[in-house]
Amino acid sequence: GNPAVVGAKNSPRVRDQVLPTRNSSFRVIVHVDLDCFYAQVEMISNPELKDKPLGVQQKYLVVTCNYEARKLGVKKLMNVRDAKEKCPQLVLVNGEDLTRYREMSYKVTELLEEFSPVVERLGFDENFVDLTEMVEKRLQQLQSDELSAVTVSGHVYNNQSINLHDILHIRLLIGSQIAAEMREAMYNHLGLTGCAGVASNKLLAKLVSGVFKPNQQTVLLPESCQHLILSLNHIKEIPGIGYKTAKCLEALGINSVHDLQTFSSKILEKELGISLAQRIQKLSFGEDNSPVIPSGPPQSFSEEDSFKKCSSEVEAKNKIEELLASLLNRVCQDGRKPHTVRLIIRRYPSEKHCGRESRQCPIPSHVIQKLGTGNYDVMTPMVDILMKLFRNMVNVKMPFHLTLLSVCFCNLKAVNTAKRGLIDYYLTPSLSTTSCSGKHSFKMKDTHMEDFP
DNA sequence: TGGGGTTAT
DNA sequence: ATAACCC
Repeated sequence: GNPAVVGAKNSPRVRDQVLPTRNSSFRVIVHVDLDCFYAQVEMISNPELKDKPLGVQQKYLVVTCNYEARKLGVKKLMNVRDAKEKCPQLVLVNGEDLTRYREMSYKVTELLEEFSPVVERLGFDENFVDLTEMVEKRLQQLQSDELSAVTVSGHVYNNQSINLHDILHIRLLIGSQIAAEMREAMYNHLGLTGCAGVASNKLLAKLVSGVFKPNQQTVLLPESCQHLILSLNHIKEIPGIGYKTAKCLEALGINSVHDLQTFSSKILEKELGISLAQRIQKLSFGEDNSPVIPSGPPQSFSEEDSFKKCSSEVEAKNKIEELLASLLNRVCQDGRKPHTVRLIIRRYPSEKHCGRESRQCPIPSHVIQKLGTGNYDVMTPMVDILMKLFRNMVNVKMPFHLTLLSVCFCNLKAVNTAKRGLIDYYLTPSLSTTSCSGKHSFKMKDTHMEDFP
């Protein structure tokens, strides 16, 4: 395909190439996936749990468990009853409060960002890193006679033979070395183990990271791409094809990855829309040009609680106050301010699998200003707003039965970017008195303290 | 199925 | 505001 790639492929003198990342579309991506993350965090918190079968419980579910427990038959998302039956010695810890998991999760992302700033989070326990530039720099440091001494770190998918005359192989091997350094750093600095997959795009990196499973890594060389994607037993195993799309494809008689590869593009586009159809059909060939997008700080903060039954307004208000109190702490830490608040509910016969309803509204500016100060009561006005949203969704004069409440702060804005001026800054106690520790502290773009004696 | 997250429509 | 996707 790409002439630049073909030209580079047989070139023995890597250092003579100019603009290596611009004239080639070949990327090196790593997917880093922590082993049973919540269980690992719990074992670090309490080392006595280390050699015992451990499960992390949320409500009546074991959401994850360590490998001791897995050996004894416990699976992720298993009912507590079933898990105890399978494994009576199972130790359970409650994992409904995500605070420590979230904090550790961001420590991992920040550690990876030290290698290369382009890090995309996927959930709390997975990260993608684009290593293309880093690999290119290391290649340029190598003398041409050192190329023949480059070695792989970890497994090579499908036991494929390495060709050291193939520059793409060399790049991926250097990627595997960086992946090993990342896993070493995660273990040495944070005490965490995990898997890594190195490949030429996000899809393949993610698929290959799971091939050797706990605490190992695998690199995929281009010649084994089809082997990997065709090794999947069902289209639903392709990240990007979820429950709904899989059902839709099954209705068309598409069950295997090969079925999807060979299915009529025209018909698929008519059924799923051109965008989704073209995207997933490319995925079925292992093609994925989506970039690694730096996640940066979160776009939203939310807290939720599920329960068997909530059927009165007072009950709902109490739950909302609990959720809100935790959220206000988190928002205070972040340093930015949310400009929108949302309330989410789930009603009892949750007809749909994901039957949630929500109402949102802007947060009044006088309330925004009080956020993060701790000096003023922000609970009262926020609860008032949330209860109005609640009554907008739920007719409290009629019987109701809710099984979930969630509060979300979103539309986060840095405090000083445009509208806030100098006078405003000096008149707002929160900004001069609140400690904004951490890397998310706002920057004074147009304002400098030196300007004001 | 929990308690989170994201983007597209 | 919802619906899809991810963990």
